[in-house]
Amino acid sequence: MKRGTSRDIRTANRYEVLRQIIAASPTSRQELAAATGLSLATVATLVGELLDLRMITEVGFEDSAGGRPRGLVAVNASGGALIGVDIAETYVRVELFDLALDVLARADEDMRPGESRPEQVVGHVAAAVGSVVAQAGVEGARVLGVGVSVPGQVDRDTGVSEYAPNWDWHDVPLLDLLAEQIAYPLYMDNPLRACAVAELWFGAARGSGDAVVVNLGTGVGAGLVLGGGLHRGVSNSAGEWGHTTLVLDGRLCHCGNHGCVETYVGAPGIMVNLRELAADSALLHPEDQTATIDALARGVAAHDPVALKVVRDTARYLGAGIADLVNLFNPEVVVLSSWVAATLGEPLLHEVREAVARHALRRPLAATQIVLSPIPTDPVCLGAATFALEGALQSAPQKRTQPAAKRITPVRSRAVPPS
Amino acid sequence: MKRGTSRDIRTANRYEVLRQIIAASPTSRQELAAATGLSLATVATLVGELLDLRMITEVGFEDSAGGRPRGLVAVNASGGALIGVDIAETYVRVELFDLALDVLARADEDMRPGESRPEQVVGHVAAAVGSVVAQAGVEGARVLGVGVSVPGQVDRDTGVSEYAPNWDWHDVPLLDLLAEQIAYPLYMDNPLRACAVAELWFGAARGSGDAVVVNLGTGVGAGLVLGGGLHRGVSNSAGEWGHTTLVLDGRLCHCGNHGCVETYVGAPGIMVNLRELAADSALLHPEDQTATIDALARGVAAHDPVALKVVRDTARYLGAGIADLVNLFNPEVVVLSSWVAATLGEPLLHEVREAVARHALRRPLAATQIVLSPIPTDPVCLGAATFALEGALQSAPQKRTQPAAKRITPVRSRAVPPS
DNA sequence: GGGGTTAGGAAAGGGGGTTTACGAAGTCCT
DNA sequence: AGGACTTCGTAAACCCCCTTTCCTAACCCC
Repeated sequence: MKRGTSRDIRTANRYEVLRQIIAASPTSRQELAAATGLSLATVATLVGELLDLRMITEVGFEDSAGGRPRGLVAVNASGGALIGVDIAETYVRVELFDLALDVLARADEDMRPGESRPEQVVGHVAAAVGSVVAQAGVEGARVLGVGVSVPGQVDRDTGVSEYAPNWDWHDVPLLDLLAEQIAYPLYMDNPLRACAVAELWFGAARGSGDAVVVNLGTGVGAGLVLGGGLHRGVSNSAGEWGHTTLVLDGRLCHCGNHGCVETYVGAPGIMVNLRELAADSALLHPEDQTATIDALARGVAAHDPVALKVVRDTARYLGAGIADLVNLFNPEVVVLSSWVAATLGEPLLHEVREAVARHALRRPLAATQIVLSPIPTDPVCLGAATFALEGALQSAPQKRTQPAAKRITPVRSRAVPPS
Repeated sequence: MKRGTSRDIRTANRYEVLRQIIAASPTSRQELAAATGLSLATVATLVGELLDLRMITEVGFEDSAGGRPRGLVAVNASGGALIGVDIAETYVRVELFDLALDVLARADEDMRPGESRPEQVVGHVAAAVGSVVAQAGVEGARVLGVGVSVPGQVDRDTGVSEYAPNWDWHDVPLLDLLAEQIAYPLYMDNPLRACAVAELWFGAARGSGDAVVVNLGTGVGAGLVLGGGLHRGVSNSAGEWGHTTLVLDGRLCHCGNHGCVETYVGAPGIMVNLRELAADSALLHPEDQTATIDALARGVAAHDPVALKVVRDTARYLGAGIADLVNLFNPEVVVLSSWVAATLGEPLLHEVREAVARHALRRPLAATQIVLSPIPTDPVCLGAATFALEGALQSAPQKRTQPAAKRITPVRSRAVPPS
């Protein structure tokens, strides 16, 4: 068990201030102090550090009721670049962000089913990273880091992919392999935590002490934000919510168990929901998850009764599962993230809220908001880039004051008395 | 969202050192430093503070290979008393502990079904507290505090019982009512968190960063220890695991939902398990949970096939639920606590371990131990008393060094030159 | 252009932990 | 018995973090 040090406080505060600046650019030191609860002096110091790092700049002044005008600071978008890599089963997506976390360049590489060797994946990643750097035309020196999201179980400290189910990787030293081809600082974790960090910094979990980020994609998971930081668990595998038993002896899951949440609310599970309801539905594209979910979304918009029923059924499962999370964690906010949630959107959210309300206990429910992720882009890439941002902030120098060559009174000043 | 301050570090370290001393009394400063990872100097300071508080004493010396002997410190059992109050549906139990957390006195008060008014409960508590103080013969001045566990939803800061389902209390200012009759410092929370804190300080969760304390009693809950401290959630109701859906559309629960964990592995749920298997079993005492669970335990010891089957069935449900917790939290240890777990003991544990192994994911499972609570006494009383102990440590003065009347060179020493 | 007002930096102060130095209190060897 | 060696534990100095306080800068208004 590791103890916290005063340094952690500083890091947390730095995160907090930068988060706030990114969220409300431009802003004044006064606003930052009010928003973070820190003293003005501390905010000024932290802002000074960030200015030194070129991550923010002073952008002007703001009138203050009769006194000296407030200096305004804003993110220095061109002060650096961050790269987020989303390695998925069938593709590699790489995005390059400026410091305002806007996407400057994107590269996608498809991977054919056979391409499962680590070197092949590394090759795709390196190619895509090279591509986005070239596209964006940033000098390489301004790339502050590359965050890599890889599915499965990850040791973020050593950069080893301990287990990746889709390719049956075991203990692949992925980060070392990448380091041979990519010269920037590298950070690594899995997509679950990437999404959670993205919400924590830029999304609906910002400022929440406790939040749960529910990931609805092909797989399903929950990123846990507890006490303002990501909960990782003892072996960095916390958040495996997809294989929670929702229906005892229910549908068979690829994990070997029955009735996992994932088999009901993951994209393939939703397809099963649809097939069970109407096996011959035109909505169903048997081999294409994305097309099916898109079709469902359009169906709901068109008040197609089958689509509505499928969404309602899915929400019923999802709501039961989320209600359990609400009872267990008592979070401030539950965020629905990833592409299934984004595609089905409001209709799903509405049904989920109702389902959760039916299942959850009253008190925790009253304290919890359930929302869709407000992040418009790929949250995994954004989250991965955020790992790099956190890394850059952590490894940054702490001080800006140089000791000014501390003046030492020379000893010889005490002159030797003439003898 | 509240920020951590450097003061919290001090408090955490004080807890840690005292925990260690209680666990391994007597012990040396060296051992403490090694066990806590703190520097010798810091340990010495903290030990000094605890000595000043009379919570520990120096008890002798220990040879050190050839050098100055190590001073040994131990808990000063008689240095104070802590009182733990367990308010339950049908009884109030109060225990008085010395600082080694041994029980010096106990008082039980039964409450008849009709007695549900707050004043009646307060009366019982006050009477029992008076009784244990008298029994133990400690001077009142040495009572450092009284911790009170009350079921349901609790606001620990204001001391209000926001909602207690068994008596249908709503926003009862219980601590204020108690304060009118009890002069000691009062602390309050619910039994779930009491058990978790007891495990954290004295039980199987000691030293774990992340642990889950599963409470198996009439009700069922999970105390979450995350990052070395209790996770409370945004409205202090985290850990409501009993009403997690285990079987969609399963047994009706008093909470209004179907298939809650509690209806399968709480004492009444276990009785249902038994009844469904063998409605006329001699093991079943329809109106007496304790007797039934006891009978089951004896049945298992005697290899009664019905009893074995019931335990196995119960463990199957419990294992599925615990596997979900393991996946979700990735804890170091899962502790089975409360009277049902204590009564069914090893046989239950064994079956639970197997059931969890069947359901949980391999990696998190490998990192997690599942154990029975090693606490021999009522964990709720012990945990409640621990709230008082934490309170006493937190409110204790920080310093021991008095400034020694800082010598100020008088200004007039610069004598006025004679003119 | 002075007086009032507000912003922001610099210095001091308090809390926390660690490193370093040194006296204390033993053992071991001559 | 006395000196050398070893180890413990405290005190002082130091670094880090945040806050409070003081002071100057920069604007408004009259």
